[in-house]
Amino acid sequence: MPDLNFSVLRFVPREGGYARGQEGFELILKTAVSVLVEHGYKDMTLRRIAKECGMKAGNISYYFKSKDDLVRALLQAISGSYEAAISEATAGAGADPESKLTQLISFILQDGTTRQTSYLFPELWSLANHDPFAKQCVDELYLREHRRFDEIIGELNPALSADDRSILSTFILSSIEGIGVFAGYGKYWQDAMPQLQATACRCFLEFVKSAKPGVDGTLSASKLELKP
Amino acid sequence: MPDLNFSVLRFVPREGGYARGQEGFELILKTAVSVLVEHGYKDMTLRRIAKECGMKAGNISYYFKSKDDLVRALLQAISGSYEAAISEATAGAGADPESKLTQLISFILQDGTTRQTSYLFPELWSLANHDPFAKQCVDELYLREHRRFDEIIGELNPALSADDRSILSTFILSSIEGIGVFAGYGKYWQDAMPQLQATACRCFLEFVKSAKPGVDGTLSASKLELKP
DNA sequence: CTATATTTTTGACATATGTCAAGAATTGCA
DNA sequence: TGCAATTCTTGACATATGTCAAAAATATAG
Repeated sequence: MPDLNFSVLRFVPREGGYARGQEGFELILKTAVSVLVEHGYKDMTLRRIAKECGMKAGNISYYFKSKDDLVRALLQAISGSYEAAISEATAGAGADPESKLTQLISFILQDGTTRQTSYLFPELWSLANHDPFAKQCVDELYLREHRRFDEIIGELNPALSADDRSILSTFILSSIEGIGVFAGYGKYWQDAMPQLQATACRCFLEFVKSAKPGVDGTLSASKLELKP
Repeated sequence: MPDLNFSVLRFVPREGGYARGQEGFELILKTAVSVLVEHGYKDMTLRRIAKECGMKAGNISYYFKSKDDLVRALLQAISGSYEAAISEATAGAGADPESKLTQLISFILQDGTTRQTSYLFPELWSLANHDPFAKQCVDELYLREHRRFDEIIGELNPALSADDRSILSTFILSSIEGIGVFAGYGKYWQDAMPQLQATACRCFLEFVKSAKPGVDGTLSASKLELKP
């Protein structure tokens, strides 16, 4: 009984087969995400997924030749779904770059308040630390978000160099994602999310607008005295 | 062969027993952290820990009556070690609240560049999502850091209300932790950490100093138009 | 409807895991 | 040194896991 609240998973198309085959294929992946979210990767066993699918474990081996294969398809589907979500989130934004930035920040933070995202990403980060393919999927996912920030920051402050823009994008994106860890679904500071959202929008918008070209070099030079 | 680079784990004292018993006890916990970091919780099995300890699996059952027990002791030891680290990091700071803030931020970010911390925390976050005891340990760990930020921000901007201070502390702390996810050990933006560190110090220091009392209420009121 | 292609179950396999009891080995005190 | 308390190994157990082959069930084209 998977109940995913982010946009439907994006599946790599299945070659040949009956309609029922495609259903089973997608059901397995959707259920696998659900199990991953609800119980963590440690307890994401083939038998558990199969039981929640209403099928037997052996049938999963028919669709995926190994568990590793299933996990790969899973990661690709997740990455693809967030790609679609980010596109949608930034598509309807007006010409105003300020509202584009606040809209993107707000979208990511709102998404972080869902159980789905809040529980899923620590699993992805953990997987990425021990599996190169998972790392690649996560990196690509964040690179796409990074690119969106980069574009918007370029509009907001055209005087900045590409390097400065990139640092700012990384800074803002990672900060925003960190907020989800502390104020996401079920987290200790969950109730503060609305204020955090507003604070983040104000703080980062101001910072981007007031950033001066050469900031990057300046900061690099001053890094030595800042280290403990 | 555990090689932990944060301050030595803090163990709950062992009642009675020989010196060798204390050694074995600590060795198991240190090795368990090492396995957790290197292979993830999924592969942190008693036999693996035992092998790396140079002992047999059965012996772990002598020290810990169940794996759950071992994990609890582990989480407490980790939480305690970071408590000590944070105390040390902020102890030697001069009277200047500005350098206190940059020093604290820099310490946390520097710590995030270690394999230890960078690989450990996603495991802790994942555990916390599925185990109340783990959640409690992680919450306490971050509450202590939050308290340090709160104190420093109070010195930097005494006009702020307790609520405003708390929101700012949560905002900065979570942002900083997020940077570790993106630019920590082995991460995609690892090379940008020095610039991110400088950027974070500048951005947050300015933001705290320029924050006006009542910020909290203002932000709360404006949150509606910011939501997507 | 029939025949073929596809999906699913069944049942087993090798291996891995947490746990435990009994006995051997070690430690440290008298 | 002797002896009791402690530590450690051995070997087993029940259960769980990923995988697979063969048979059964289902779907679809002709």
